[in-house]
Amino acid sequence: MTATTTSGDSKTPRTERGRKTLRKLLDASAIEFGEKGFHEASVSSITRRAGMALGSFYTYFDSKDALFRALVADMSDNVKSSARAALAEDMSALEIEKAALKAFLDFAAEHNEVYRIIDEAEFVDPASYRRHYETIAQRISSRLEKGAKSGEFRPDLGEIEAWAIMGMNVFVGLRYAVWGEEGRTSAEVANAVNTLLAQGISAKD
Amino acid sequence: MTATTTSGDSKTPRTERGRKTLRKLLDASAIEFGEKGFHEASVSSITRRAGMALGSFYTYFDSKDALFRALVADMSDNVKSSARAALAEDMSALEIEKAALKAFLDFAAEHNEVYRIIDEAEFVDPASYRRHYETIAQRISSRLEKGAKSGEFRPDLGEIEAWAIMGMNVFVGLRYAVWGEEGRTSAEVANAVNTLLAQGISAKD
DNA sequence: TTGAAAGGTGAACCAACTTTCAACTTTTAA
DNA sequence: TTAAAAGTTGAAAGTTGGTTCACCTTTCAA
Repeated sequence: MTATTTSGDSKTPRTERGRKTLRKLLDASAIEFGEKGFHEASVSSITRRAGMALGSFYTYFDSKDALFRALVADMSDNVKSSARAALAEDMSALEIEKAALKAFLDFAAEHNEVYRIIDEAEFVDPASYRRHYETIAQRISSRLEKGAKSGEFRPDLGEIEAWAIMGMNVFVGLRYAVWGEEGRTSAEVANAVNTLLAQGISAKD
Repeated sequence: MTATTTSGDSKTPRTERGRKTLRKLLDASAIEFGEKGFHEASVSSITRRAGMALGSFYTYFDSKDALFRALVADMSDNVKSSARAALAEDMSALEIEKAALKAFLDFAAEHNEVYRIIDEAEFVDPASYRRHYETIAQRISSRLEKGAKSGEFRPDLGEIEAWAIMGMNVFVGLRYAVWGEEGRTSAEVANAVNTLLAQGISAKD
């Protein structure tokens, strides 16, 4: 949505009119890439969606690749800040994990494109793909550390657990937020996952 | 590796010679698709790898897409049976989850291509992609149910938990088996995830 | 008011691939 | 032994879509 990054990839527009056009291009491409994937998407279809001529595209980006990279950076930022916005100071460590997941699920439901765009980065822009998940894992890691310090979490949690948690979140997001259709609110899903996180799956003894 | 499916997609060869060529084609394409991804991969490069003429390709497959679909089915089967093979009757429900994950990690480390091929199916062959994960989730679900019946697991586990577990497994696989480089054996990773599964992340009270 | 910079246009160029095809070789089975 | 079936070949047809370019329009500061 919002292009926060002052990316060197896009030839930054000098006027207001240019900034508007760039935004149109980013929004149109998010839809196009989300619907068709990188390779099936075409520059001409993107400019058509954005309501401008084909040639104008190259005023803003050096290539189709460059646009995609800019979009991945943008999306990646949005995912992260959507989770961040949902966290409050007075929450317990466990509540924070629940709120982060719920926010992520709501965001994913709202922006179906993110999944396909981030996923396709594995092929089009591997470095960004890796950076995206490594950043998120790091963020989870520090939350775990904080929870351990406060005595709420086990003290032996590390990178493995962070990746496991991220994996849970991503996959329930795929299943319930992106594919979704029927039943299961984001709150229900976040609750179930949070219980799994809190107690595991073993029966009470 | 092994083409178990008698797929209608590939024009099944009638002679031994034909079967050998088909195998060469599948193996070569697994490498090519794994290295380059579907769109960067080219039929001519695949046939070159397989040591045959370009035109021969169309004796075996109707299109590049058809080959990819056949390969996804093949890979999907292999992933599933690799986990299956590691399970024994006398294991506890929790041990089964650990063994399944370890087997998956070892398989992924051995066959780096699987991840990229399955992942790219999201774009090239969405139906297979979905089927792949839904099948695995179902399998995990029934293991959870069995564990609940035997009293080892909580009785309220369902689809959500199955998807969460699958997500953990896939993501630690990506991080440690596929990207891997340093440290962390598959056993260590499987142990950490299994503990998370057994007890959650909360500190003991 | 004006001219230079920024932005816009779309036909045409071009490189890369997939797919086809008609002729050729090998295998099979009777 | 032989002819039909199966498999092989690589040049060329056909398609698709990214990128370029020369020219036009709008904006803006002086």
